[in-house]
Amino acid sequence: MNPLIVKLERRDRLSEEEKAALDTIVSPLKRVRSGTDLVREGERPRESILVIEGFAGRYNTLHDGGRQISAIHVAGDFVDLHSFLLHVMDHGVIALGPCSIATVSHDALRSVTREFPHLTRLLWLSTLIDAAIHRRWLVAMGRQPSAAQLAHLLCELHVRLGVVGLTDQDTFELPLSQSEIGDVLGLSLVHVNRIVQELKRTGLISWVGRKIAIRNVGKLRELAEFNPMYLHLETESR
Amino acid sequence: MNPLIVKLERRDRLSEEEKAALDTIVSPLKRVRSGTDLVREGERPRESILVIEGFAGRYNTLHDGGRQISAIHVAGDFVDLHSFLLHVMDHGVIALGPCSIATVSHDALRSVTREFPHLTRLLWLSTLIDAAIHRRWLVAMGRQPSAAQLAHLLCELHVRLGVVGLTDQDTFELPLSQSEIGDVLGLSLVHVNRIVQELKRTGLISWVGRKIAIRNVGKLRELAEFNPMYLHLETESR
DNA sequence: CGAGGTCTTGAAGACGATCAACAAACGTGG
DNA sequence: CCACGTTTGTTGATCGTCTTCAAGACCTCG
Repeated sequence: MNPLIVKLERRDRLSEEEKAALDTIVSPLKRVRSGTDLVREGERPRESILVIEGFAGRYNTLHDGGRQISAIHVAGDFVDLHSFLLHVMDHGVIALGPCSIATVSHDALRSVTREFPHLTRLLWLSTLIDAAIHRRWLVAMGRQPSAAQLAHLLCELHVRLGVVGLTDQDTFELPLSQSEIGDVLGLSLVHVNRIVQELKRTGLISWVGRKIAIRNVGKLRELAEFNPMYLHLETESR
Repeated sequence: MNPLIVKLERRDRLSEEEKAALDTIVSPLKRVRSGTDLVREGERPRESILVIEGFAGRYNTLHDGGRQISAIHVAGDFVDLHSFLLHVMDHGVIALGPCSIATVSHDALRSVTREFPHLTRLLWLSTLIDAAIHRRWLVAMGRQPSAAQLAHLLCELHVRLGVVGLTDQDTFELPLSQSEIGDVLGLSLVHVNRIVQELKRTGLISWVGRKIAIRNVGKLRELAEFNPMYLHLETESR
C-alpha cells in the first residue's frame, strides 16, 4: 500500500484516476542502507524521492563541521519534492537508518501539473505541510526549553507515524541516535542524553533501543505545548 | 509596478497572459497601520494577502507569553498563500510597521490552478522559497552563534529587498525594533542589543533608526556563512 | 572477539537570559 | 511648541542552561 496515497487521502479524497496516476509515475522500490546520501547539496535532481519505509533527514553543514537537520521524513513523505521547482538542492538528504525509496521524475510531475489540477494542489499541499513543520520547529528552537523541544519532536513523530500506520498504541520505532537527535534540536548530544533521562525519570516516556513509548500523552503534550493543528490532518476538499 | 510580478520574473519568464491574470485577481490596495493583525491563528481565510509595501511577520505565541516570529515578509511576498490549501491558519500574521496590502481570493487561486499550470508552478515555487528560508533559519538558530545569526538575517533581507528594488547600494530600511528582532532570532532583546553593538563596533554594519547600511558585505557574509543559493534567484524555466 | 559507534557521567566554562534601572526618542494632545 | 507618557534603546549584575572536554561503560555487528 503506497503510503503517499494514505497520507494524501488523510487530507482530501483522491479519485481513482488520481491514484492510478500516482501509481504509474512512481518508480519501483529501491533499498538503501543507513547513512546513504540520497541527494547532495548543490545537485540538480531530475527526479524527486519518496520514502516508502524508514526515515530520512534533510541537513546542512557549517564550516566548523556542525550539522543541522531541518526535516525528518517518514513513509509517505517526499524528501525533495521541492527540487522539482527549486532545481538546485540547498541541502543534502541522508537516510537515517535503512530505507526503501521510490522516485518520481520531474517530467512526470510537470505532466501532473498540466493534467491533474486537483492532484497538483495536493502535492503542493504536502510541501506546505513540510513548511508548517519547519515553522513549528522554529518556534520550539527559539522559544521553548530543550526538554519541551524534545517532547514536541516526539509528539509530532507520534502523530505523523500514526497517520501512516507506524504506531502501535503509544509506541513507535525511531532509529535516530542521540547525536542525530541533537542535530535535529540544535543541541549537544550530552544535553540530549540528559533531557532523555529527565523525560524517562518523570515517567513521560520510555525509550529502549530504538523503541519509544509515550507513557503519558497528556503530560508530554502539555510540556511540549503540542497542538497537532499545524499538521493539518483534517480531511477536506482542497 | 506589482512587486509580486517582479519577484516571480526574477525566477522565471511570465507570459503576458499570466501577468494579466495576476493583475486581475489582485484586489485594490489597502493601507494598514503598524501592529495590525492581518490574519489570526485559527482563522480560515477565504483570501490570501500580498504585501505591496512594508513588512509583515508570521508568529506564534507560547503559554508564557513568549513569541516566535517564523517569517518576515516584504513587498511581493504572499504572507499566507498557504492558507489557500491548508485552510486553517496555524499562526498569526502581523504588520511590522505600516503596510500596503492586497488580497487574492482562494476561488481565484483555484481557477489559476485549473487554467494556468505554469503560473500555478510559480505560485507553488514562492511557497517553496518560503520553506527554504525557514530551513536556513533553523540552521542559523540551531548551529550558529547569535552574532552570525543576526548577520545572516541582515544578509538575507539585503538580498530579498534588493530583488524588489528596496535597497540603495548596501543600505536598506528595516522597521523592526530590537525586541522584534529578538522574536525573530529567538533571543532576548538585551542580547540583541549587545550583538547589534558588536556588529557596529567591528565595522560590519551601521544601524541608525531604521536605516541599516552593510559596511563590509564580504566580512558580514563570511561571519554569517551566507550563501544566497537557498533563495533560488536564478531565472530558469520552471 | 575486537572495533567502532553509542550511551552515560562528571566537571568546568561560555553564552545568553533575566532582573533592574535609566536614557533617549517618539508621538500625541494640550 | 512644549509637556507628557509610551516605546525603544542602553548598561550593569547575576543567574541558569547548555556546551565542551574528558573518560569510561555498554553494545552491536562484522
